[in-house]
Amino acid sequence: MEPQQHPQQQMQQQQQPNEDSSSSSNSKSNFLCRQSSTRWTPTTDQIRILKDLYYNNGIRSPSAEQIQRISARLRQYGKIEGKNVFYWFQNHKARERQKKRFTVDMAMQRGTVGAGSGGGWKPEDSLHNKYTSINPGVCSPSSSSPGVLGVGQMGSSGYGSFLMEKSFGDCSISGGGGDSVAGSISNNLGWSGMDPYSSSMYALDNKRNWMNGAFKED
Amino acid sequence: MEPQQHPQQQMQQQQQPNEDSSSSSNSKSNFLCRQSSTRWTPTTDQIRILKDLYYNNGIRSPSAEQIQRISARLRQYGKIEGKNVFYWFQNHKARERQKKRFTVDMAMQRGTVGAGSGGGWKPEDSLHNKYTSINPGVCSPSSSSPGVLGVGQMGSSGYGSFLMEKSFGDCSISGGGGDSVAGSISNNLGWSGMDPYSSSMYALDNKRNWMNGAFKED
DNA sequence: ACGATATGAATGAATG
DNA sequence: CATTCATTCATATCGT
Repeated sequence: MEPQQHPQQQMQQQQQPNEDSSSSSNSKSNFLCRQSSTRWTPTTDQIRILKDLYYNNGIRSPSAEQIQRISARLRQYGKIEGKNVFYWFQNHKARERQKKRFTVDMAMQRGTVGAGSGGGWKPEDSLHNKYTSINPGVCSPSSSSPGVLGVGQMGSSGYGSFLMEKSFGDCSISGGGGDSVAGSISNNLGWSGMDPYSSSMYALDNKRNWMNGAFKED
Repeated sequence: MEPQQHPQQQMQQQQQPNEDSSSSSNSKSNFLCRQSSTRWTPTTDQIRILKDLYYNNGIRSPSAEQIQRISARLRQYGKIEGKNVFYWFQNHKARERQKKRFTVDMAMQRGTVGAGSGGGWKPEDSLHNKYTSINPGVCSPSSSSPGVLGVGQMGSSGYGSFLMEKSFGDCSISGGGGDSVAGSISNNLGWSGMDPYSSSMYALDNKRNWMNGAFKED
């Protein structure tokens, strides 16, 4: 998710590069081994790629085929199923919107509250940050790399959003001064010839079983 | 180690002039930004209001609009953002339910699991209680709050002491979106005999089966 | 100071 | 697509 505006990097150990189900870590005080977290824990690489697809490729609601490809590619970095990819995009998109929904306005309010305390969530998108000072506490220090980059072309709803949200700890794309180019992972899923507006072709919706046997872990 | 028991809420949340920029009691504010608490620390007034809304108004999952209003109102008592309100309700509700469930779990758990080391139960079993009777029971309308509430009209306010989930004010869920396939594709699609599960019966209604029968959770 | 608990924040999964 | 539930992480706070 993105709901966070604090200039702080909480290095969550959310990445677990073990494509195996033998996840050892987990909680700290677990006497009983909680095998299988049941829940997919994306690895850093997977997240990176997903974000890349989301932002750089504008993919928001991948179709079944895309999901298949994506999950296939992501599987190299860890265990993953189609539904994970599906949910990821759904959630990412939803939260982005939701956040926006809560926030709404609150810009140009300096004066009422006095300190002009940003009363919103993360006005990253904002219409036009006319007054950047609306958010005095938003300094993002840290780190690294913006990793932002322009969005290519989206075919979906024609969003124009580019809120990059955090990219602190989990090293988003981009190397920021080192080697590695941000474009490494970019589109590579195989749709080498068709990235365009293919996204809008989904027709599923009510039926989610479109990937019944198609996916599943082998 | 998971959160548990302690059916009591500590009201000793001392006020914290967030908007202040000088004396930040936070020793870890290594960032130049003032007020880098990383985490929202609700003031007593805010808590009071939130609880009032939660218990007296039966608000459990405020909609986006409500969240906006609430946060706007709470902002008077200290810095707060929409997401804070959102999370607060989510957490409050979740913990309440969680606690209750644990109690029940414990009650029926007379099997001496042995995990009670140090009074630590393990939510390992976790029954899959689909729906729990949302029985607040703990309603403590000690709302002596002065100008509390009045965040707006939540619409229905027939609460009393009953459960009342989802009390939306005016959520207008409109379908029709940008993408949406032009339609037509639906139904049959021509790939005849392709999905055995689809359809037909409603009676048994198959859940989304990503795992293809791997799971079973009616 | 440390350990336990309380609680804010984040996110995968699921349902409507 | 929106909303919600469950889990888990991270940290503030309190108790001893």
